[in-house]
Amino acid sequence: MISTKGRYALRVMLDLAQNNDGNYVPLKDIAERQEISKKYLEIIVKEMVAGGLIVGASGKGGGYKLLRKPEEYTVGEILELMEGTLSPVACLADKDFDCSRRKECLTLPMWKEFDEIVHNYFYNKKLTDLL
Amino acid sequence: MISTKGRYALRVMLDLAQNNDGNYVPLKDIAERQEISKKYLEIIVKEMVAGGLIVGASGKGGGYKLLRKPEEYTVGEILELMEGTLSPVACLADKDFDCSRRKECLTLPMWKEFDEIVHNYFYNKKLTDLL
DNA sequence: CTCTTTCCTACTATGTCAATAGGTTTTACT
DNA sequence: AGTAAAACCTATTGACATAGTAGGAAAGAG
Repeated sequence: MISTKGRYALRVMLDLAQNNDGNYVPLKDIAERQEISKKYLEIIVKEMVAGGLIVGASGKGGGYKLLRKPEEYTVGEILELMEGTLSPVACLADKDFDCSRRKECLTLPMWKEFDEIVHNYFYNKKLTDLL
Repeated sequence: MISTKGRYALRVMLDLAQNNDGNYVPLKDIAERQEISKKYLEIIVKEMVAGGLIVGASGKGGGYKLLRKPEEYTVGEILELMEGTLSPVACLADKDFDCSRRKECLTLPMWKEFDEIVHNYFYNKKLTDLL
C-alpha cells in the first residue's frame, strides 16, 4: 500500500509540472487546488526538498518549483523517496537485512522477481506520462 | 509491503505442500521447521481455515492439511486472503471508496494499471511454482 | 516594516503489526 | 475412564507508523 505521503508527493509534483512557468508556486495554492491540508503538505514538501526533487524559496513571491524538466522525473524516484522503499519484503528493502533462512528460502526468488517488476514499472513511468 | 501474515501463510502453505501425504500436519512441526512462533501461527492458520485454504482437525493425530492439490492454489489468493487486498491504494481496494476527485485524478489510471500488473503476477503464480 | 511565505520543533490521536498469555475443547489411543 | 496431543478461543500488549495538528521563527520582497 502506498501511503498518503507518496501519493500526495506525486500530486504536488504534478501540480508543479502543470504550473511550471519559472515562478515559485506557493504551497497554499497547491494545497487548495489539491484539497490537501497545507500543514501536512509542509512536512511532505520538506522531504521533497531534502531529497533533491524540488527547491523552495522563502518570503514574498516564494514557494516551490521543480529543479528539472517535468519529463526528467520518474514516478519511481518520487515514490521511493517518500516511501523509503518500493520493495515488497524487508529482506530486499534492507541491504543489511540478515535472514538466516536466506539460502533455503523458497519464496525469495519470487519476491525478487516481483520487486524487479515493480521497480521497472515505476522507474519507466515519467511524471509527464500522467499529464 | 507484504506483512508477516502474508509471508508466513505462504510458508505454511509450502510446508503443507511438502508434507502432503494425506495426514494432518501438526502446527508444532510447521512452527519448528519454519522457525516461526507457534502461538502466532495459530492466529494465521485460523484465518486460513476460515478462508477455505486449509482444514484443521483437533485432537491427537490432528493438525492441518490442504483442501486442494498444491498446484490448484495461486500465490495471489493466499496473499489476498491474508493481506485483505493487494491493491496499492485505498480507492482501488475498497469498492465503496468514495473519492470526490475520482474523475479528474491524474494518478488513478496509473494505479489501475499497476494494480492489474500485481494482480496478474500473483494470480498466475502457482504454489507449486515455488517448490 | 510589513506581509507573505518557507522552515522548524513538537505534539497527538488512531490504528496496525507482531506477537504473547492462558486457557477450553476435541479427539485418538491405552 | 484417563491421558496426552492437538486445535480452538479470548484477551492483552508493546512498539511503531500513519496522518495529521499547533504554534511560532526566519527569510525575503515590496
